[in-house]
Amino acid sequence: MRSSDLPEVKSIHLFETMNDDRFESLVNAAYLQTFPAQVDLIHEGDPADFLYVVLDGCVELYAQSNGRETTMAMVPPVGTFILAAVLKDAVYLMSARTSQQSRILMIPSQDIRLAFESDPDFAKAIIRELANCYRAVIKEHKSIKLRSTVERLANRLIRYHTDQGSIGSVLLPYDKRTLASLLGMAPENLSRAFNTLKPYGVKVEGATVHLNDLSALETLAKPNSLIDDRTM
Amino acid sequence: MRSSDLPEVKSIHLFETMNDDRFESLVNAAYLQTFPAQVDLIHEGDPADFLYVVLDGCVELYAQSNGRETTMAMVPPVGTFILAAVLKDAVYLMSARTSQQSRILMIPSQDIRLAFESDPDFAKAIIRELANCYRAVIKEHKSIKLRSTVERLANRLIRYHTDQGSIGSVLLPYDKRTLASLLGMAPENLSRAFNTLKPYGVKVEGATVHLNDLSALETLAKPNSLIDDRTM
DNA sequence: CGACGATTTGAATAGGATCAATGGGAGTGG
DNA sequence: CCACTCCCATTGATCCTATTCAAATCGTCG
Repeated sequence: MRSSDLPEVKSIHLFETMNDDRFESLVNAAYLQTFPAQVDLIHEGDPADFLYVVLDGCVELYAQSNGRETTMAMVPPVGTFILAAVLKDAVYLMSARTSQQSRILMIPSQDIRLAFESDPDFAKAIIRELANCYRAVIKEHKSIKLRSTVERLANRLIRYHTDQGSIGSVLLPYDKRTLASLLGMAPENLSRAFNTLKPYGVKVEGATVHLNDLSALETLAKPNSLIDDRTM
Repeated sequence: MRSSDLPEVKSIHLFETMNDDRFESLVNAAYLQTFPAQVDLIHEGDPADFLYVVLDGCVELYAQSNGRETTMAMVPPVGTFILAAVLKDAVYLMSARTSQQSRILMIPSQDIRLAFESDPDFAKAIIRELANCYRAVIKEHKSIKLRSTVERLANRLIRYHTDQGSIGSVLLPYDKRTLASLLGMAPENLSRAFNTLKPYGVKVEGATVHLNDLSALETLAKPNSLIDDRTM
């Protein structure tokens, strides 16, 4: 990879506590590539050869079984994915594809395992990252087991609204079929869920969604920090 | 705690690589208690004061939102729970109650954090444990998003069957309402799901379930190692 | 303009949930 | 030991949510 990319990668939570020499050697063995949209990066069941870091663009994690497919998560910059499989030297449990043109750092998993064996600071950073990933999945799982589709959508809109600065409207970060799959529903039902939210001030205009009565929406959604907060 | 319990605790994956002195001091600060069934140990939203280890009995992890409740996982001996919250020094995302009389080790979370800061081997063990927990939740999440209720039950029966030595029948490890909640369905629907499986050789006799046509059941269930295998 | 994919809408269906009532054991107290 | 009670599990009936299949509409890009 180009040395001009080093500072950016180094700033990732996972690497910022690492000593510089070790970081250099880790990154020297890595590949930095730009992929077009809709490229399959990995497939579930394959052995975990690389840890992936999204530097630009966005990656969709998805899973398949018995002819069905569902979106498990979206990984924005700067995020890692498939860390657990790499650490365990196991097969991937999820597949990944770029959802837009994306710049991706690929670090051989052997190097990751060597680094965390010999660098306690890196091990701590990994623990932090893993704990965050774990809690994020727990929240998703709670959401799908405890909420209806309309409630899931309402809370997701409220989350995006906060993320985007609470300006009264929201720009959907992915296309609607992806959002539907992420929320665990069919695309048709996402449309209908939006319609159900109309009386609560939700107005859809393409990828922009206006939230004209946030308090009504919150009354319906009953947001719960133990499900919806990203930072805890 | 009694010193006679030390070897048992030491044998837990999380602690076996720890040096003896450090282990002693960690355990000296810990509490070992026996609780009756149906005792609430922790509640979601509370700060993570202890890491819990189940030595005997069984603990149910559950979550609530908006008046609904769901079972997130069952923790058999010897398993830990709420590790991620302890490491992050955050609030619990799940509640826990004993489902039977249980012997529980409670280790102050501050001591856990100190230990993993200063003991690289312990940090590695934590990484292993966390990665396992993460992958377990991912599998649960895949199961609920990709399978119908009947398929989830069928695969769960096959898993228990394997766990219990493939003897042609299965002893349900928890009562049916708990199993239903764990599988993400109402108790009534669990009964109906069992009925649906009758033509596939599934015969319910109280807590014992006979699997008289395993190949038919597997044809229906389409088990998937990336969802159902516990050890990878 | 035309074509393709994404989204929305419509209609019918199915899968699960809910409500209500009944059956069945396990434990308690007489 | 038996009756009683209570809780769990099952069954029935109905409702509701979400899926499925089909078709129409919208938007974008060539």
